[in-house]
Amino acid sequence: MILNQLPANIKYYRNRNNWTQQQLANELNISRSVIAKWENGDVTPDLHAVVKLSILFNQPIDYLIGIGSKTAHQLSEFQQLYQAKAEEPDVYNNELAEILDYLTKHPMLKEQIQEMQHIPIKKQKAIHRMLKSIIAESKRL
Amino acid sequence: MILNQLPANIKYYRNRNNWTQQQLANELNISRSVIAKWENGDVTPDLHAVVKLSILFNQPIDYLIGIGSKTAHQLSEFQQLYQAKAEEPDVYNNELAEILDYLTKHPMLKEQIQEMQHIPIKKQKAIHRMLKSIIAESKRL
DNA sequence: TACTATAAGTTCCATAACAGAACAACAGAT
DNA sequence: ATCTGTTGTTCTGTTATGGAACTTATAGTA
Repeated sequence: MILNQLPANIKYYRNRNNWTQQQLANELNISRSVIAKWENGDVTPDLHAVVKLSILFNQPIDYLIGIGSKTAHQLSEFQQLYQAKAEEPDVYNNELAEILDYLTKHPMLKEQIQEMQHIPIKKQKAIHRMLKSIIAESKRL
Repeated sequence: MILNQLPANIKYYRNRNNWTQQQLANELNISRSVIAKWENGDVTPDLHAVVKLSILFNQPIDYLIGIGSKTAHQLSEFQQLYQAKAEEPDVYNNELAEILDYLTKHPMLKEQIQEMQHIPIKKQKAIHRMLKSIIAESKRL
């Protein structure tokens, strides 16, 4: 649902601080296994935990759970480092900013897309189609 | 503990909109009695509920639960913006710029990645793995 | 005062998250 | 290959939340 990004974000910010699950668990005074479950989307952390995470990571809660105006701040970042696209309409940049954020938090996917760029275009397109089918099927289940 | 202001805030914003507990409950698709408990501090709303409240009341979650002043919020945004720029090596930014360029030139793939962000994390990861296998196999052929 | 309707508080049960521990899977280093 | 540190998973018992129904409080009316 709406909290799809939270698991990846927790993991992302934890690694960003070079913390193990155990270290983060100690900071929060909770069990490590719970953190593993958060990061895998098995359970949703309660509000107390989210507030503590927000403080530990120094991130507004809205960013942490991936709903807020995150795109706004990253838009600025994006514009500054990728000037070429700065003139495009806002919707366009917001979309890309979101994707940029998503890829940053899912390095493996990012790597695959990089890989993808170095294979024959025919195969690239075949993979695009496969991905589309997989996602469509996945959403249907 | 830290969430002392939340009960009063919920009540405040509800009255601000001239809603009864029942009306708010309808908006959230939950039971009215739960709202009574929230407002009396008997129970802490879970994250899903808080997100919905934040949207309904049009208030950032950090404000709604009564932590983080405006200045703190803005400061964090500022820090995040410049910190990211300052610390990330150039290669990193170039990688992302390349990827964004690639996605710009392959709109369908871009759409799929957007789709991907709105399905459960478990499925997301499964798709990432599938993609990796597909690409690995594709390069081998 | 009593009556009524609406709103809000409370109780009980089912469900979901947590703590803790134990075990498996995995990656890196030696 | 082995060892170690990290993470993922499963299990049981405990705690907290959500939903339904019941009770109380308040406002308006006669």
